[in-house]
Amino acid sequence: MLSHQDIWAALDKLAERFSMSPSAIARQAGLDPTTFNKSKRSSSDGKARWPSTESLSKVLGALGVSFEDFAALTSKSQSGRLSIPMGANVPLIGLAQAAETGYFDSSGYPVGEGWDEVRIPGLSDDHVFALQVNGDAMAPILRDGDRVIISPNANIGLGDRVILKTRSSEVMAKEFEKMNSQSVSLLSLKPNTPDREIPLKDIKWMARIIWVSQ
Amino acid sequence: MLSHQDIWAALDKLAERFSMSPSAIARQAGLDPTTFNKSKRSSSDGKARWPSTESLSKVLGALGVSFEDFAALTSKSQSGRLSIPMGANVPLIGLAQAAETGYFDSSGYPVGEGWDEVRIPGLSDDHVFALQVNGDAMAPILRDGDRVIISPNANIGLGDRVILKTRSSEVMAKEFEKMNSQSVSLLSLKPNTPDREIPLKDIKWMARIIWVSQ
DNA sequence: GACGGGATAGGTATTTTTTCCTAATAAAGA
DNA sequence: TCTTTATTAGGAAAAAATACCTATCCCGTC
Repeated sequence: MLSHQDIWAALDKLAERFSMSPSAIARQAGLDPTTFNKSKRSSSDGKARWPSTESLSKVLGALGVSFEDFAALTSKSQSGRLSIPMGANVPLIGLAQAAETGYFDSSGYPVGEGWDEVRIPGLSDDHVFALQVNGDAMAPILRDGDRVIISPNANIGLGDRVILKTRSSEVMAKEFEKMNSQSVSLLSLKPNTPDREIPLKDIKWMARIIWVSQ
Repeated sequence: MLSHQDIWAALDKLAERFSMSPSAIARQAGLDPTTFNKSKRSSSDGKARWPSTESLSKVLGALGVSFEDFAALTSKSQSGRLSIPMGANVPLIGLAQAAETGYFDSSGYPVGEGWDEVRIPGLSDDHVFALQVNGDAMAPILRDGDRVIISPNANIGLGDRVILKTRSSEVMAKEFEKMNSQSVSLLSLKPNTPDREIPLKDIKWMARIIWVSQ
């Protein structure tokens, strides 16, 4: 989450880029030269001060810098993981309905009534991660280069496709069949490959695949 | 120069993108639901109100939208098109690497260096829509209940899976092989099903499948 | 060395934004 | 149809940011 420190740091970077001081950019923007004083970035009781959007706009206007460029200056390095959004709404309809008239315009875009809105599920899990498939061992379901989105906290039920890692450091994609207190039964994603029953003690972790890229 | 109207408009676009009202995003951000009321965007004497950077930060944090994405929403050059990537940053690693030690903690969550960050591709297309699969005619690739995300504006190349609708109102999922000025060659997703060559004039629209739920 | 201007810390007054509250209307659910 | 919840307009109070002011220090110029 964007912090006031990010914004102050970006203002300082901006000033540095123009070889100016914080008081100089404030002055150039028509603000009081003390506006961005380091001493005024928090109150005496430690409460953070956030520069107003109006002040920022004046500075950016005076320096000829776009809001987008300024936002880029607030960017931290990508070393940490970013929080996961809930995702935008996407229109949804059944495949059978898609064959009927009235659901697509001439460009193939959705039109008309009858479309539900669906949220892309599962991305509310902060621990979602992606794996990229190497090779075609699991084609046609998972092909070389496909990206697989995994939600460690999603419930797993019959028929769900899962990724698991064993204690012997094998990572595999399977279809979950059932589990008891001792072991888990997994169907292969590849035709003509034997199903497996793996003892729970041999499994380091198992998580559900929620999306596969195409 | 960035105006308060630009910022308010961007907030409204954001709310619309999430199918939420201004009061709903304020509430979700932990702000008072009346904070972004249209009636409060200027004072009774017409003086503009600028939302504070602190309020913006709270909204963006709650919705998982970056400051950069938000700044892009304020950009006038994008007027009319919401082509902003609203996707999530997700940690990504290769499946083969996933077998090595050091990439997952004991709960199966990603840890350590070596993880890339990837944006879920394709959701920047405004016209993205989803279809829900009925039946198992295309299993194991597309199973009953699977949701397929389609990006009408994505480029289509060899091996891409596509959805197309014909003039005779058939909707089908296929694998794109090639296309010439007359027709398109499509491989079946189902083993032992004949491939098809369809004249372009018989195709109403064809679009690429970018994600399949599991 | 003296002087002027800029940069910064810090205090107070003023202005601005958010919060809290009320009321009316619209939308959703039973 | 009725009830509940959400959304929005609008007013007053509280909180927060800027403007104004003072003082000190530093740097550059004469």
